[in-house]
Amino acid sequence: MGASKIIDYTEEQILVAKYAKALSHPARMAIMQLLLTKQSCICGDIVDELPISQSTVSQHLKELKEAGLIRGQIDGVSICYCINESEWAKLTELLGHFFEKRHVKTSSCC
Amino acid sequence: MGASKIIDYTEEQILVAKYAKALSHPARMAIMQLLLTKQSCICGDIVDELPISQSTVSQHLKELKEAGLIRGQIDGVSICYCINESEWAKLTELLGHFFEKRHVKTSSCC
DNA sequence: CATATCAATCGTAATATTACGATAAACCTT
DNA sequence: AAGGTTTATCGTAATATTACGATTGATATG
Repeated sequence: MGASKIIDYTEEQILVAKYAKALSHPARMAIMQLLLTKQSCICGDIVDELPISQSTVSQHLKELKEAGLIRGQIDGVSICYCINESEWAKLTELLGHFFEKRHVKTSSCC
Repeated sequence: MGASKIIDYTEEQILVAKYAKALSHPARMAIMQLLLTKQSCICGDIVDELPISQSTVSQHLKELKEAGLIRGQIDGVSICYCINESEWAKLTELLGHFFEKRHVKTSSCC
């Protein structure tokens, strides 16, 4: 009876996994880096800088948007994408919380 | 000619995406949290604490191992899993580098 | 209004992921 | 050697991901 069988995953595990999944493709990492470092976030510019087609970029943008990491805003004909600051803050906080647990040195067997 | 079309993704983007993919499932997040916080890392104990079958846990462990995040060591009949400290350090460093870019406030359009 | 541009969506194909039970392999115990 | 325990792998099915070209819809421009 010592072990506590997990009925289901925690909210934190599900949420971090969701964020990680959003970042789990080089194209989406590249998009995030563009948005994090450059001010230009017009969709067309992103397409120009990635080695994949426009439709595929659009699909990746959709995934990032559905994960809540970015937002899109209509600007005439173009769409301007940018980091969703509040969600990004949540992600960094969660990751920070996750990583700082490592400060407790625990591993012993290997 | 202003835009520089990316021939391929950077090493950093590929590597972070690989780590993110490894963490992109609640079961693998749960496993990592177990290894990060508990000392017991026997495979059987992990199986006992997750809501999925032994074979599925084994598959997830394999993915984490292939991503380099964990290591396994034979301990008699059992296998003892633990964090791969050097790889974990690399991951945290990469993520830190990635996140600290946000300190440069750039977004303007949305 | 006609046309061009930009981005999303559709349709589709190839591949990957996730899960399970069953089985196999490796190791201890008796 | 026989039997039990632990973990990996196989086989398989269901679903998801990734990519592309083609098309659509929306907005601007002539």
